[in-house]
Amino acid sequence: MPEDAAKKPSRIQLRNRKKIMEAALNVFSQHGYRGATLDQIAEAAGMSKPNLIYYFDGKEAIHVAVLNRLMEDWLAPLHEMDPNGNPLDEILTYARRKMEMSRKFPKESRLFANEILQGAPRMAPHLETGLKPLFEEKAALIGRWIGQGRLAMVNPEQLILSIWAITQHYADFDAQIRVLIPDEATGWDEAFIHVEEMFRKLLSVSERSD
Amino acid sequence: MPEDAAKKPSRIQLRNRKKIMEAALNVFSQHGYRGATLDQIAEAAGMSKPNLIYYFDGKEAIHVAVLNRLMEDWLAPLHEMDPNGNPLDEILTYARRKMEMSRKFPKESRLFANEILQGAPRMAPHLETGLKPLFEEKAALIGRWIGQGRLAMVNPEQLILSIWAITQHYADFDAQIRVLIPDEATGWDEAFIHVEEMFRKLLSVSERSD
DNA sequence: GTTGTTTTTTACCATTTGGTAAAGGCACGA
DNA sequence: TCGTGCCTTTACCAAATGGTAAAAAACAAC
Repeated sequence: MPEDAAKKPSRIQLRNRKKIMEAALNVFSQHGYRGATLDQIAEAAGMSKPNLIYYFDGKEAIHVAVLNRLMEDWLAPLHEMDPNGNPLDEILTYARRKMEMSRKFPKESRLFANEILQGAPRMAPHLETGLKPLFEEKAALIGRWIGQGRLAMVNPEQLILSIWAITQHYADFDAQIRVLIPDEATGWDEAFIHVEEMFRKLLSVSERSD
Repeated sequence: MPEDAAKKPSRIQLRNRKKIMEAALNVFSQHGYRGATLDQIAEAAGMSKPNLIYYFDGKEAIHVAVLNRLMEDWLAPLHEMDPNGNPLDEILTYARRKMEMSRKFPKESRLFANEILQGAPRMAPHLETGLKPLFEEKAALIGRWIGQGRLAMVNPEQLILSIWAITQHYADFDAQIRVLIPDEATGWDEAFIHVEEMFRKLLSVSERSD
């Protein structure tokens, strides 16, 4: 059984685990956890249902595995926010990176959103240990920048939530946006511009008050 | 059969239909469409499963009924945006109303989000006929205000999307926010302040450029 | 009260679904 | 060529789930 993970996994194990997780990402993100079936995942992965169970302990184990891998990529842009950089640039770059993730990895965003919507039943620990410390660290950093007068006065925690809200909205509510703004290409362009201008205006230190 | 809706429904029909829809809102918003079961809804409504089917054509009919009633309340604040009011006030009031809805009706928000996340399979027509015309009307109105120099230059469509994104985020990602900002009371207060200041700053016409 | 209609319950059913058992297949070293 | 251990498939199963049939109960009109 490859479940142990104590020994090094063979090439075929790595390949099939990856195939399963890719298939699971597609199916889970489209139908949600309970809406997805093992048969769907098996078909998408090009293998039989019992074969999934051979590589993972069950449906929930697959879901958790996909979510955990997801979170790493998901937090990377926030990690990259550099205390030694220019505050405004750092935050705008972060927002831009999150927008890029929404455009390039909408399935990942929707899978995550789905899990949170349902109360994060399978991810609460990961939020506590992975997300929360990083969130607090970066909120403190932004707070320091504000204290130094290098950013406008904003609640740092609320600022981060705003960036998440807006950037993820473009992926998560894609179905709605496509109805309202049918032209996909210009929609994304305008979204990038809007988000950048919005946070630039919010964070720029007013020149008048010197 | 009360399904006809041609004749006037009896008092008992109205009462039970409402009980079912309330129960369904709770269950659907927590588990999603496929995650919810008729048995759960029946228990929450205090009646038997076949009794649900007596009042509604089936699971999907219940879901559609709940979503449709939802959309009316959901669009009301946007309807109230007054062409004759003060532009900044109108938009900030709208944003505040949406925040209030997120705080008071998070289940409604999550049910809606869940449906959109999954591609709006049961609501695409309602989006086209109900939401889209209103969206375009109000975007045009904001565009006129900007043309008159009464608001800062912003893409009106992107502005509306931003308001939706941020306000709904507080309801939809509640599980995440409660991990990051445990104190619920002050969290909401700060959220209200942040959202108001954010859009005020974005939309205020700069005094310097006169 | 009797009768006809609306509402509710009891007992089912067919399908779907997550999961298992156990028998093959297959690669690869001896 | 023959094991030996990893991988895959076939054939199932028990529980859950959306839905139905039909009888019983409640109710309303007379």
